[in-house]
Amino acid sequence: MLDLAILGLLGDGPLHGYEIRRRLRAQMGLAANVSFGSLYPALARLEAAADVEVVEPDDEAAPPPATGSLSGERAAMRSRRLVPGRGRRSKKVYRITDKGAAHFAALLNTTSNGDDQRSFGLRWSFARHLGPDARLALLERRRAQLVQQLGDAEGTDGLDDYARSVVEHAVEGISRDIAWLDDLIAAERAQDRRATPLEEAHGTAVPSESSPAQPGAAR
Amino acid sequence: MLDLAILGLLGDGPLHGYEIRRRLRAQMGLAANVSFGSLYPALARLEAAADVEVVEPDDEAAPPPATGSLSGERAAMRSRRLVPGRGRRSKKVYRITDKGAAHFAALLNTTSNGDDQRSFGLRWSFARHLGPDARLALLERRRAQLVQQLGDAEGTDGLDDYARSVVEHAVEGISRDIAWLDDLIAAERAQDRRATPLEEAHGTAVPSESSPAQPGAAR
DNA sequence: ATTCGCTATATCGATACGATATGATGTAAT
DNA sequence: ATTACATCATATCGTATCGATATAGCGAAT
Repeated sequence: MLDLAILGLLGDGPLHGYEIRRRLRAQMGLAANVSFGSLYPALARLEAAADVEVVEPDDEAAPPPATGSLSGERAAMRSRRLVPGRGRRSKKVYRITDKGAAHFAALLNTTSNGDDQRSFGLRWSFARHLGPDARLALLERRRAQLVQQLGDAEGTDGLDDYARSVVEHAVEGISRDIAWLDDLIAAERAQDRRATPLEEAHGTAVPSESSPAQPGAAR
Repeated sequence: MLDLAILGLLGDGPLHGYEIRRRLRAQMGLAANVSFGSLYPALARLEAAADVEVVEPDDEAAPPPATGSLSGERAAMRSRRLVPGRGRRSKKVYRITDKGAAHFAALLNTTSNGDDQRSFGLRWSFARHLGPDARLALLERRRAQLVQQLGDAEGTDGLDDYARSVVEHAVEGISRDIAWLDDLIAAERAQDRRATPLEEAHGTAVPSESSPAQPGAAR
């Protein structure tokens, strides 16, 4: 789950850990209140798996040196970083690798997720990386989940006023989420129809991104 | 967090694990989607800490036998439970102890919590165990958290339509939660005033919800 | 000067999750 | 009647995440 978030953000350019967290808090606001205690281990994990790599200050814009034995010097630099009295810079900037990008695509497309609210919010905010069909499937899946949650929250019998207020508020929230999803679904359908005018659709009809038009409905 | 939920539910009478989970799912609906992988270890934890105890089928309504050497037989029964071919009953019913009740009160009253949505929902659904002042404090604390979250979710600049829709939906949700809290706060204040008629307060000082002052800040 | 607050990385122990195994029990189909 | 299946129920394993805490560089205020 965190891996997905990190790889997704890194897809728009190299970042360091602190900044990744800042964006997660600001962008997914509620959805992701990730702590350092999970973020840094996750970055280490991803680095070990070669999904991301640390970018050296000189590289910055240059693509990976294509290869070759990375000299001992380089390795030392990577681990040493920030010798107390010298050396400057304490940031550790990460860049996504090709392997990481593939991993991201895989994670994003997996149906059957550990899927609360957060997971959906995360996936949807990366929806531009999905095809129209996958987007719709994601929305429908989430909708089904919410509908089921509504079903599970049976009667509020036997609850005192306090507990009942919690349940009722929750139910309202879920209903609201469903309405929101319905808007998104309608918007997606409308867009698909526009992009694929039935019989016409000659040839190169929409690879993927292009103009998301309006998921607007949201409001 | 789970301890709080378990002890709170057990406060209304003995339950077994599966039933605890069922109630958490139904009652706190969204708030608590606890898994068995956390529930059973939590129960074991609480039992080890003597916050809960396993109730034997004959006890049911009887208070703990007051003491004395619990014979080896009893201990054996407790651990053996459900010998394949004999013995009946596979449920393990837990009852809260005095120590557990004290622990619950302590947990419920701790300010400075691991406090997402869930934690607040849980606490509020047990609000009847709190004094009026503690209830108000809980509401105000939660409100402040949400206001701050709104602040953190800065501009939606640089985000594509999908990501933006997530942020906007989240912001609306938070605003809605704040308004809800304002209603609860107003209701609590009204109730306090009614219970403590101050100097004058000639009778019906208009309780009711509505008119939550101004949630202002939002948006 | 030094204290304060912010950026930044890192680790530790406790907790929670998701998958999975196992068995009992009730209930419907063959 | 036996089989098959869904549901109730407890339990454990590995991994992910959390919250607290430590460390340190750095710029601004006191």
